[in-house]
Amino acid sequence: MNKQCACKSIPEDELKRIKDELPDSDTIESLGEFFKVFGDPTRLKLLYFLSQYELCVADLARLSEMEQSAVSHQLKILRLHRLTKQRRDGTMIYYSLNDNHVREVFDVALEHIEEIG
Amino acid sequence: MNKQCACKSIPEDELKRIKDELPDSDTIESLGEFFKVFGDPTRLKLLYFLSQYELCVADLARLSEMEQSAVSHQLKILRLHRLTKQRRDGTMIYYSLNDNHVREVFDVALEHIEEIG
DNA sequence: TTAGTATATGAACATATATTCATATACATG
DNA sequence: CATGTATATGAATATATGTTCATATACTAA
Repeated sequence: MNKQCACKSIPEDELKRIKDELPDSDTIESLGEFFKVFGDPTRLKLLYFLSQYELCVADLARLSEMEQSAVSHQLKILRLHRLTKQRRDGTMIYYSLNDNHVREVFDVALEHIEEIG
Repeated sequence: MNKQCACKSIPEDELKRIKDELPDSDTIESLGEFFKVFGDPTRLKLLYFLSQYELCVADLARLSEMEQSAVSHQLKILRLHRLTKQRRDGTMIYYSLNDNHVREVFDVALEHIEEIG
């Protein structure tokens, strides 16, 4: 009838020590936000294309086969997370990657996919 | 009044070529799934603890300050994505990481967080 | 200024997802 | 076998998130 589990495979004071090693909750939140950006296939496609070329919104829409509005919404997310940068040329806005980590993250994840299936 | 954008900053046939370079949609989906797992702070905590120690469910619950049920639900997700392995010892089940990529992914992401803020 | 084009954005809607609660399962022990 | 403990899971709920539609903004050119 005891609600508290009593397994205590690790002593209470060591649990406290392990807990203290955890990065602070802001860092954890930021990490989560970062990965969430990569957690959507449409954003992954955009990131992939941008990892290869500097592209305007309309071309990104054609490449990803998404509506312009949907692309803009997703680009906003990438922008806010500083994963992309952009420059204006007349009425068009060209996006490109702002972060070399994107490719690294891709590569590690791909290794996982390939090994595990 | 033209709905189709006409910017065509990249010619149509090259667009096709770029499109073909995109990893197939199964790979994209898998990548998205992989990152989605990392996109939740509670799972990140669990993964972090498991990156340091082999731990039973009850200890993970205490460390992460989550209910046992919530931990089990999240562990199921980690298991299904083959990020963790487990062994039974009596009534307890010990979880540990199944994948050295987890730490690598963490590290690259942390670099990004630290640089970009 | 007016019309046209490329991009951005707010609101609405549909879907996905994390947590909780209750309960089931698996193992240990008397 | 019956009881207790550790973990797993289904259903319900609340929240988050992606897309669409309509429209706004920013720029260009006549």
